[in-house]
Formats: sequence, structure tokens, C-alpha cells
Amino acid sequence: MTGNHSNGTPVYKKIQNSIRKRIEADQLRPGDAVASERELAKAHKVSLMTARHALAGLEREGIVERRRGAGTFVASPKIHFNKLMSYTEHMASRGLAPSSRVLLAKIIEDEQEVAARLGLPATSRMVKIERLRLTGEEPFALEICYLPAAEYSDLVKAPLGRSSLFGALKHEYGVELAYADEEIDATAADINIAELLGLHRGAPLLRIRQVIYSTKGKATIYGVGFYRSERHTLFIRRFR
Amino acid sequence: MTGNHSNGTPVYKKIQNSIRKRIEADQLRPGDAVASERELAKAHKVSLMTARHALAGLEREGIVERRRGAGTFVASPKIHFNKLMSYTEHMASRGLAPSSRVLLAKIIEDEQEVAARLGLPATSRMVKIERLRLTGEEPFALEICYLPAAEYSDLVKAPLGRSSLFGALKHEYGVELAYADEEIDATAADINIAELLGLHRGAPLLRIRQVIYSTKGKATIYGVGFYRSERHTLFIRRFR
DNA sequence: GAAATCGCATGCTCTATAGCATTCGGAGGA
DNA sequence: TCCTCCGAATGCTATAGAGCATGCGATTTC
Repeated sequence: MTGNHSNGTPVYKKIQNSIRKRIEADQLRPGDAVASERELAKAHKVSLMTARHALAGLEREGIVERRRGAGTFVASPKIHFNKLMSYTEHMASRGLAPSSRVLLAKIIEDEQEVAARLGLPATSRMVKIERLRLTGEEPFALEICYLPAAEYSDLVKAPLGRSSLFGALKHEYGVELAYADEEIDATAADINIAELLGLHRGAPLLRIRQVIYSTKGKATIYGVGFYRSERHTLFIRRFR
Repeated sequence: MTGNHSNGTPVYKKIQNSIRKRIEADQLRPGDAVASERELAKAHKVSLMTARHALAGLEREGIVERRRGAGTFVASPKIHFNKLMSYTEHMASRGLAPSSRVLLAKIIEDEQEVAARLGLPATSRMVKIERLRLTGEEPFALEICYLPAAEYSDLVKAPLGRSSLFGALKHEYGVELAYADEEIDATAADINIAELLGLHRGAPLLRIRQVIYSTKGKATIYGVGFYRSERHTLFIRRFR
């Protein structure tokens, strides 16, 4: 069996999408039973394992909950766990109007620390982009990110004020991002950041340092973000 | 086919454990190729799908990395992502001597906010436990947790200074914890917390609020933790 | 009316097999 | 020497089926 049909999307993903769509359309609400493995398999004319695969994926995303003997149910939304989202996606999903102001976009050298995080030689040139994130007129975060200049030097000219970095990578370079390893801690705002974010010096900030990997497994972006704590909470699900 | 053999452990988990053991024993090092699906299947005399299932699980844990066409490789350790660990486990895994001081352990009523988080009626009685976490003599975190008194009222008498709460739940009540939904943000220390943690007022803290669920899917613990930021960084992996 | 029992529906583990997609190194040619 | 092309190895999607484990509601029993 060839694996996928008609277009290039695997069948199990189509099944996932159809379920997601029904949830988003409010046809399925939190607590409702989703079709069982056997029902799904019949409905989509696929084998049991394929239906299972689809449901297992949704469970990992925290969209459904499966209970042996009982069934598969729509999970209460809680927010999307452990999702790597671009700022634009993030805001859009909350129905907020996003904007961002580019403070800096240029090629730098000699950032050994950063180069090491991306697995590059210590002297590598890199693109550095510094952006202030706003909702309406209110700034709520400062994000600084680095990419290898060898591949992405043209990004300094990209209109990142309007479009998203994730989008640019995808459309201009064909690079899709897959996951990020993050270190999260709290810091106090120094005078610079305080001014940019409209806070007093010493205000608590959530700091997220991340290395973002492409679908090819290559370290692509190193980013540091400082988030005003009253405006930003991180939701995650941790497993044992 | 019965599914699992000899004892009650599924075969795919045995395969995972055997691989984990080889990594821990340093027989396999980061970057090394792990046996391929087909090799594993032959070696353990299982079908391909079972071997796949085992490797897929390890990949989700961040222990191995799989690249189509290339193979399966031991991932660089980075720390264990998205792991729900008790404080005791956490410290032990770093080779640090943990200790904790119980500040408070009693039955309370009328904490509507907390009751709601655990999905209980607003007036439910609950066990409240407040602990100061230390490495050596240095305090680094304050953790407050709540459990339904109906089931766990005896915990107020448990020796939580020495043994862990997770351990007590498992051994005394047969309750295993599975996952936690967390909200993470930054706050400034108020005067009480500052004193307890040996900080000045206004110092930045990492705040983690979590609802911990049992393997049965029941909300079991609501906890709030305040962590000294210089001593505590959270590592997670986020997916797209 | 309460308690024990049974059976069905559901999810979980596993077998055995097939073909596709991607990667990487080596053979052969320019 | 460099480059291209090919094939083997590897992971990915999918099929079709078996038996087990668990939860829950209905039925039976006391």
C-alpha cells in the first residue's frame, strides 16, 4: 500500500484535521466522545492502526484524551500545550491584533556564546534581529534572535515589521521549523529593557532562551525573549 | 497474539529500557547510531511495528533522534525535557543533597480558587502543605500544594520532611502521577517570600502553578511554587 | 433497595507484510 | 579531480487481523 493517496498528505493527518475542524466548529465540545478507533476506521475506510495513529497524535497534542475501556474524548482546551508558535500565530489565536517594531537587523560577528548554541564555529557571522513586540500600543516583550549569516544574510532586508520571521523562513528559504529546546527562568529588567517595555528597573521578567530546530534537525535560530510577566504566561504540559 | 509476555511489561517498553540502559552505561554515546528498526525487530524477535513503536517513544522523550534515510541516533542529553519530577528525584539526578522543611501541613476550608482548579465543589476541605526547599542550607524554593482532604487527610501526619510527597502518594495510597498542566510566569518576591528565601523584596521569581493528574486522569494536586531564579531553570522542548 | 455479575464497547499490544520517500556512500564517467 | 547517478539502508505510511485489559452500564441476585 502506497501510504498516502491523492495529494501528498498522509491519511492519518487528514483524519486528524477532520477531527480538529469539527472541534473548532464547535460540533464537538470538551467532554464529548470522539468516534472510537473502530468507528473512525470504518468511516474513513482505513485500517485500525491508521485510525489509532491519528488519535494518538491528537492525544499527544492535548486535544483529546483517551481512556481505555471508556473512549476518546475532547479535552478541555486549557490552551495549546507545548506548541511552538510564532508571535503572529500566537496573537492571532487569541484574537489580539499583533504588531512588532524592528529595533535592529544586521550582520554581527564574534558572538561566541551564540555561535556555540547553534553549533557553529566561534567566529561565524550571524544575522541579529531585535524586535519589540506590541499589542496595540503596549509593548510586552523584547525578542532577540540570531541566525547563521551564511544562509540567511538577506533577512536583514526582509520586512519583519509586517510579516513574521517564521513565514519568511518558510516562503523565502523553504525551511520549516519543528521544535525548540528552551531554558526558562526569571530575571529583573535592566535599565534598557525597562525603558523599552515601559517598566521600572528591576521589574520581574520571564526570560526564554531557545534553540529552534528545522524539520531537518538543524539548529536554525537562537533566540532570547524577555516577557512582561503580567502579560505573558507560558502553558505547558509535563509528563512523568 | 497476547500483546505482552512473561511478566506484565509490554515488549516495546522492554526494548526501550534495554536501549536506555545501554545509553546510561555509556555503551551508546550521543551521536552514535542506535540499531535500526529492522535490526531491532530481528534482535528482539518482534515485528517491525513493535520496534518502531519503541523507537518512536524514545524519540518523544528526546532520548534519540530519528532521521529518515539516515537512521536513529542517540540525542545529546540536554537534560530531560518535559519531565514531571518530584523535588527529590530532581535533586538526586543532579547529585545534589536535597532537603526540605515543612512550614505548614493542615486541613483548610474555603479556598474556592484552588477547589475549582481541582474540579471540586467550592467549599471542599483540602490538605494544604507548605514546604521550603533547600540545597544544603540554602533555600531556593517555596512550594505550596493542595490535595482533596476527603481522600488524603492523613497526609498532614506524614513525615514529608524526609520522604517525598510523590512517594507517599504512591506507597500509602497507590496513586501514581502521570502529567501536569502548568502555568509559568515571573513575579516579584513579596516580603514574606523574600524573607523565607533569603532575598530582598522585589527579587524576580519563577512562579509555576500546576495541576497534577494521576494515571487515572484525576486532578490530584494543585501546587504553586516560587523559585529563586538564579538557582532554577526550567528546560522544556516545544513542538510545532 | 443494594450488591454482585456479566458482557459489550473501547483502547492497547502485537504480528506479518507491502510499498514509498529520503539519505548517503560508492562506482563510474567526464 | 570532480561530478553524477544508482542502489542499499533506513525511516514512514498503511493494510488486515488477533487477543488482551479495562471501564461502564444493564442485569441479575440477594
